[in-house]
Amino acid sequence: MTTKYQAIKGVKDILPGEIEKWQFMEKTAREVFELYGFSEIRIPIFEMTAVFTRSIGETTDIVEKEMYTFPDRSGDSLTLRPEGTASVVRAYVEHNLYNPPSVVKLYYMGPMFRCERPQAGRYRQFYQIGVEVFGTENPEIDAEVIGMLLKYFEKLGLKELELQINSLGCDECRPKFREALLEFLKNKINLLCEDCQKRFERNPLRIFDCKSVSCHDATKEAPTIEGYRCDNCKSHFNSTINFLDKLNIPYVKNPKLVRGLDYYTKTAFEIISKGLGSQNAIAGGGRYDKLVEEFGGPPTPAFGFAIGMDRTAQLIQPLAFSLQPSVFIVALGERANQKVFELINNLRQNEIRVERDYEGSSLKSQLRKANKFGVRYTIIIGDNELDKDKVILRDMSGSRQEEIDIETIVEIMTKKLRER
RNA sequence: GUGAGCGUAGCUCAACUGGUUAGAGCACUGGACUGUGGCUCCAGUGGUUGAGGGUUCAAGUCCCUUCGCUCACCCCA
Repeated sequence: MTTKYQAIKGVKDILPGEIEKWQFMEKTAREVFELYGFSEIRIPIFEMTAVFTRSIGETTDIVEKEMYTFPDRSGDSLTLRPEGTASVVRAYVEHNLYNPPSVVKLYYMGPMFRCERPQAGRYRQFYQIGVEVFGTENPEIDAEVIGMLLKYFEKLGLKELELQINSLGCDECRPKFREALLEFLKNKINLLCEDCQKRFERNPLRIFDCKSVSCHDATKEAPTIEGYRCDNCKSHFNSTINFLDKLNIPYVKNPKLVRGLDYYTKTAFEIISKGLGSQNAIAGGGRYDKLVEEFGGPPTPAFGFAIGMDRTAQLIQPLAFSLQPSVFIVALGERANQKVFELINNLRQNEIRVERDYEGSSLKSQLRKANKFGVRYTIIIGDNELDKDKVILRDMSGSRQEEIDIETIVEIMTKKLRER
């Protein structure tokens, strides 16, 4: 008995009919991002494990339980990238892209890997388009890049999106907030769910995210980051907001928005879509002003986001993307077949998309096939035509057909297709 | 890692509380129409009911095991 193979859990094939959406997403991204001065960077699919553990954070879920990590033959620990930012920062520092000093704008696209239980809008191999800007703390960049992202979604025809934005503070003010939060929750700890009791120790900010009713109630009166931002963070956030207003971008301030990667500072945001499953964030990002330094580069503020392509694809209306052939050629019999083989080649030399039947089916069957391909013209060649050095050219929309000299058919097809 | 739901033809789904040979639509092939598509009508191909075991006179249906898919929790894009 032969084994029937299937794709491993959480990965999928993107088939013709669906792939056109993906090509559309990629093409549009290049157009929009390049308009804003971004260049593509291709980063490897895997890295030394430490690249991710250091940047994403040792105690995050991604690092603790979701990475595909394995030793290579020399014993080094490698990891399939769970996100793109860490690699881009590594490349930025490795190639001294900060020299000469100026703002560097990069984008990337490709697969990411996280070993999670698959769910609607979540896969083990999933695809992201990401953007990173290095070298400025200016809040104009925060607003400009968010604006670019929304323009991109607009070009894809997405509607009913919501921008949620927050400022997480910096290493000046976030520790103070954390203190205050711990202080507040200290005597409510037994009201929290089991998971949140763990979070209390490790990542108390995440308790805000919890959906359990008791945790929600317990944090109702809790302090939020808003009251603890330092002057610098406060003014950065206000400026960002003001620039968003200038771009007429609507947003919802969400002081409870927390992101799952440790490197974020100041601005954090997500784009939420209605009508997805419970995994409703189609893009997320923010500022990470310390990460380049942690990778051994000079102090370099940075801002970026990542788009979830799988989720975005779900929202794109199915359009008639697919490329149809213009001409179908019917050959009847072996003699005709010989002739048709050459003719098809000639047509393709002239940039005409041609399809044919490879099975030697009946005329009726081949015409049915032509109809299914949706071609405008069908060329029919059988013994009768060969004897006269003619072909039949059939216009499929009106059922009209005429005999044409076989020598002139390529020229006539070229002309007819150009007219339309 | 936890919980719930679902696995029947290539696809979408039927089959009442267990009951004869597991059906229909779409798709595919052929015919009505000797070499002329779409519409219509007729016929045909296609199944180890995910797999394995058990209960029963009898299992697609009930029980157990296992694999897979889906959704949700967790978390994230």
